[in-house]
Amino acid sequence: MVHDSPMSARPATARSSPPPALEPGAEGVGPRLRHLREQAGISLSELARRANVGKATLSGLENGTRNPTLDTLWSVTAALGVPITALLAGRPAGVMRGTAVEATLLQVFDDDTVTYELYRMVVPPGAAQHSPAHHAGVTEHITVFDGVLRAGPAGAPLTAHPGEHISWRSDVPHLYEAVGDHPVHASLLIRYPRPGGAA
Amino acid sequence: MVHDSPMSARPATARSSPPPALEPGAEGVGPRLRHLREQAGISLSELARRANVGKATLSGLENGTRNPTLDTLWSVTAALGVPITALLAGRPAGVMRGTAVEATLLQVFDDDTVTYELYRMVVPPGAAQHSPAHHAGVTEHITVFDGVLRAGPAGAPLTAHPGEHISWRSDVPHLYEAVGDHPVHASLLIRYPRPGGAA
DNA sequence: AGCCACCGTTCCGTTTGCGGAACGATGGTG
DNA sequence: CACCATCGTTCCGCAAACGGAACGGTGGCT
Repeated sequence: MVHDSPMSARPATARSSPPPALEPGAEGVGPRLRHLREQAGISLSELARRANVGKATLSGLENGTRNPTLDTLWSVTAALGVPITALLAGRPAGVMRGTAVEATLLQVFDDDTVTYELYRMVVPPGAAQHSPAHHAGVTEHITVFDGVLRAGPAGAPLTAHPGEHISWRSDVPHLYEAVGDHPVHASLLIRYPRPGGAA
Repeated sequence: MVHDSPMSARPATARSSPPPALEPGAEGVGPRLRHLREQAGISLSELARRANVGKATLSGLENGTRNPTLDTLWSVTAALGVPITALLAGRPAGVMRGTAVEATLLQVFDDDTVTYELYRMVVPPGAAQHSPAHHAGVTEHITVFDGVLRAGPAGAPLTAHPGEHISWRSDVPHLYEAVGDHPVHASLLIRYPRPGGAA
């Protein structure tokens, strides 16, 4: 399931970006701003006046036709009395969904020899999710927050209760499944050794 | 979390902010970026390559001589694998700094019986950090990404190499320390059982 | 020593976000 | 109805953020 990280944390060689136009997380900024402004009950013109920015700027910003500067964002959010993060905290990009697993990418760690991807994972009760083998050397590490999880190699799954930690080599087919009728919340760490790396 | 109703109070007289030149929160962006980059252990040139931005842009950004575009911020933070708020949060409630540990809050999981906090942690070489006991029942779980970490109860610390996982009950004084001369990168999960909870 | 690779900064032409002004649309008022 | 204020969008010249190239400085290698 988790092969390509959706974030643009591509290592090095990602040369000319073809058509990204607008970054993934940026697309929600306009609607969020409009929502915040309407919630505050003021017009676009009024907000432009208070924030000392042009109406054109604000209009373009709400409609997503501009790529605002940090200064502009500060001015606008300050005039609205909200933290600047209210505009940007859409949702940590990188949500992945399978038949029985939803994983949100929290963090990528990348160095010469290995890449780690850290996810928050939710497994609803009822269904089991099977995942094909990853490349050789890839390992998965799970810490269960809540619920009871059975996961690991398809032939010999492991079981983890809240607070417990399990890990396995994921170069064989493996599965994830909630035990009982509670959804399972857990952190999932996938470790990808770099093919040529010494690790 | 992101909900704080922004100003239920009537906007009323929140008159124009005079001429703030540079907004208060903006001045820290450059240093924060530089710090994050150095923490990731990559050069300015390398980050510019990965993020597909010009070195001039990045240099000016770190030195505070530019007023970056939202697009630029997205590119840079994505290449670093950190949320964009890491650059903007004056005090995002999430960064802790001790004598030898810096931890960034990535995720909070909260239910009736237990709270989890998930951090990304960096321990520079050289110094050791001691931490007082937490409440009874609190446990800490660490997965090391890079470097060698010695951590755990002050009397019986554990050692973890890249890819390894350690955990301990933190209701006694404990410590964190990098072994060798490489900084340690790790994820830190702290589990707080709810006092009254059945967990 | 020379050479080379890479570092971070500075210069420069191009691109684009910026505020101000003008625009048509809408609603309230006499 | 005319009049007028305000709405959000569009047009436009200017300032500045952008990426690429050149720069001097530093460390590793032969």
